[in-house]
Amino acid sequence: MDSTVTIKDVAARAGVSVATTSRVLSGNPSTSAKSRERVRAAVEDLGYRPDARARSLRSARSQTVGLLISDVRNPFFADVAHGAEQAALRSSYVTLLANANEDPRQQDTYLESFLTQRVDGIIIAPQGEGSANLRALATKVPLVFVDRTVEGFEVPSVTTDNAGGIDQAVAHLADRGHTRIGYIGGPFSISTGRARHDAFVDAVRRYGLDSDPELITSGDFRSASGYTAAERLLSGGRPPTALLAADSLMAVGALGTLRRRGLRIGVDVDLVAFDDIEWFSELDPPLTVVSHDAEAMGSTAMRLLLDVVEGGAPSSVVLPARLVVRASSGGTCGEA
Amino acid sequence: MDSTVTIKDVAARAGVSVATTSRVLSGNPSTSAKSRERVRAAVEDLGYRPDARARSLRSARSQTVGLLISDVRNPFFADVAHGAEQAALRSSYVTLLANANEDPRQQDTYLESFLTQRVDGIIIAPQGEGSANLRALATKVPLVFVDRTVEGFEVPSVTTDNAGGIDQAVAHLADRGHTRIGYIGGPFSISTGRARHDAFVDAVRRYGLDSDPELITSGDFRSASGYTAAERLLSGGRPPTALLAADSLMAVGALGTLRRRGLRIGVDVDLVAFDDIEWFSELDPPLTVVSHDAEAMGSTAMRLLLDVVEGGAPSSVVLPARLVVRASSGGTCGEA
DNA sequence: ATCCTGACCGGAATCGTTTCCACGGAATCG
DNA sequence: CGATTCCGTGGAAACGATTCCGGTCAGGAT
Repeated sequence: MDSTVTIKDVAARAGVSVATTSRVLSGNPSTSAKSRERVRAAVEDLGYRPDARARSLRSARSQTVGLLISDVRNPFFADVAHGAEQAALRSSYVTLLANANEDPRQQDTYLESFLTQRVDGIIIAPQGEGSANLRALATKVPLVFVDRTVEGFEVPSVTTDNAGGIDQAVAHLADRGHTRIGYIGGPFSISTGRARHDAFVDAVRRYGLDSDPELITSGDFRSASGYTAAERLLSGGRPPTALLAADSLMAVGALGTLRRRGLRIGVDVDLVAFDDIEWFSELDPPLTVVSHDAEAMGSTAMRLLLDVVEGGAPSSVVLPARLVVRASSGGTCGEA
Repeated sequence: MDSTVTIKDVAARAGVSVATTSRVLSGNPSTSAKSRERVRAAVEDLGYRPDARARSLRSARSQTVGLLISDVRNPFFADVAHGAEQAALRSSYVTLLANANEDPRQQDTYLESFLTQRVDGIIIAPQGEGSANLRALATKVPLVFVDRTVEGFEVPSVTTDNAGGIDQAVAHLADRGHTRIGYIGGPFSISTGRARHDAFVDAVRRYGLDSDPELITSGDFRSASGYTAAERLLSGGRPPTALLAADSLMAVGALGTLRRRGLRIGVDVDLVAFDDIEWFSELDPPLTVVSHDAEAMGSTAMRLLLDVVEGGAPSSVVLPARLVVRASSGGTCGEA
C-alpha cells in the first residue's frame, strides 16, 4: 500500500544526484535545462510527491498554519474559517483547522498540538482570558487574533467595528420609536461580548432611551442561552418592545421564545441580530441584522499572519459593520 | 522567538543518552525508574515539546488524518466534522480539516496536500464521480467515505439509510392526505442525490400517489437551488400541496420561495426537509425533518478509519434516519 | 598556453527523532 | 564457580529532504 518513492529514486531514474534533483524541485536557478527536463520526467513517471515532513524538518518552514476557531458549528466562524483557508491556499500554505468548541481546555489541547506540529503561525479566536498558556505561546510562534482579542496582548488582530454596528442597530430601533430595547449580550469573558455590551449601554444613553438595567441580559453565544435570555426579558413587568441579540445563534434562540409566546416578529416585537447568516434573509419574516463580512475577516487574518511569518509587523485591522434592515424590524420584505 | 529545545538538550540535562530519553518519552518499558524521573524533570524544566515532524519521519506513523468535507458552511457537514474531530482526539490523532467547497478541483488540491503531509488516512465526502485521481488515492492510503459513496469503490463508508428516511417522509405526507408531493432533489452526480431520488420515486409508487414527473426537480444542495426549484414546482399548472427537500440548505431556499409567495407553511403547503439542523425547530413554524445524527456519522467514520489504519478491515455502516414531525406538516408546536 | 570566471554538479552534513545492535553488569541457574 | 539469562543503557544508523562546500569543465581574457 505504501509506495514511498523518495527523492533518491527520482534522482536515480533521472541519472542525476539527489542534490540536483532537490534543486530542480525547489526551483533553484543553477540547474541546466537538461537536468530540469530529466527530473521533471522522472517525477512524472514515478508519481513522486515530496515528503512535507522531511522538507520542513530540514528547512525551518513547515508551510502550515494553525487556525483555532471557537465553534465550527457557528455559521459565522465557519465562514471565517473558509475565508482564511482560501487565503492560505493562495499562498500555498496548508491550514490545520481546529475547533475549540467554546472550551478553554480543548483550546489548550489544540494549541499544544499545533506546537508539536511546528506550525509556522497561528490564528485564534481566543476563549476566555488569555491564560498564561496563551501568553507563553505568543513568544514562541507568530500569532494573530481573529474576531476576538485579549487585553494586553501585542499581537495583530482582525476585529469588527462592534461599537459602530451596535450604534446603527440602536439608532434604527430608536428611529422606529422604541424606547425599551432588550439586549441579549455575550459573555463578558470574551472581548466581543464586552465591546458590544458597552456600545449598547452607550448608545442607549446617547439616544435617550430607557436605560433600565433589567433590559440587559447575557448569554454564551449559543442558541439555548438566547432562548432563556429572551424568556427573562419578556417576562419582566415592563417587557421591551424590541430585542437586540449580540450574535446569530442567540438570535435563533430568541426566535424560538417569540414563537412559543405567540409574539409576531416585526409587529409585536422587533428583532435585530448581530452577524448575518445566509438563511436569515429567508426566514419569515426576514431578519434585520448587523452584517459584517466573515469571509473577509478570515482572509484578512490570514494575510496578517503570513505577513508576520515573513518577518513583517502588520498593524491590526478593524472591519466595518453595516445594518441591513429587513422585515423583522419593519423593513420591506426584499433585501435592503 | 524560536526556542527549539531538542531531545538532545533534554538528554544532556537529565544526564542520560538520547536513546534512553526517547525510550522514556515514548513509554518504552525498558527504562529504570531513575531515568524516568530524571527525564521527566528535565522535560519539565526545559519546556520540551517533541517535534512531530521528526518523530513521524522516523516512525512511519504521523498520527494525523485528513478530513475532506464537501462544504464546511453546510451545518450538516460542520456537525460531521465536529464528531470526527472529537473521535480522533480521543485516540490522540490530529485532524486536518479541509473544505472542498463543493468543487472537485479544490478536492484534488487538498488530497494532494494530504498526501504530501503523509497523513495516516483520509475521510472524504466525495464530489462528483470518483476521478481517476481518487481511485489512485485509494491504493496509497486508507480511505473512508462519509455520507456519500462512489460506485465501485472497495472502501468502508458511513452513510444514512436514505431510502428509509425518504419512505417515512412520504408515508407521513400521504397520511396527511397529500397526493401531489413536490420533490427538490440533489445532484445525480452525488450518491445521496441519487439514493434519495430513487427512494422518492419508489415511495410515491408504493403509496399510490401522483407520479407526475413535473413534481420532481433537482438542485445542488445549496440554498439558491432550493429557491428556484420550489419556484418551478409551484408555478406549474397543478402545483404540489407539499414539498420534500433532499437537504437542509435547499429547504432554506424553499422557505424563501414560500414566504415570497405568501404561502403559509403547514397550512397552504406542507414542507419536510432531509437533515435536521439545530434551528429548524426554532423556526415559525418549526420544520418537520428527516433527522440523522451527523455527529455520530463523523465519529463512526473516524472509528472505521482508525480501524483500517491499525490494519483492520471494518465493514461499512448505515445509520438510521428518523422522521421528526413538527408544525410544518401539521405536527403540534412542541417537539415530536 | 595559462589563468580566471561562472555555471552546474555531487558528496556529505544536517534537521530531530526512533530504533537496531552490542555491551556491561546483576541476578539466576546448573 | 562458570555459564546463562535479563535488564538497562549508549552509540550510531536510519527516515527524506535541503544546503554547504568544493570540484569539474567550458569558454573568454591575457
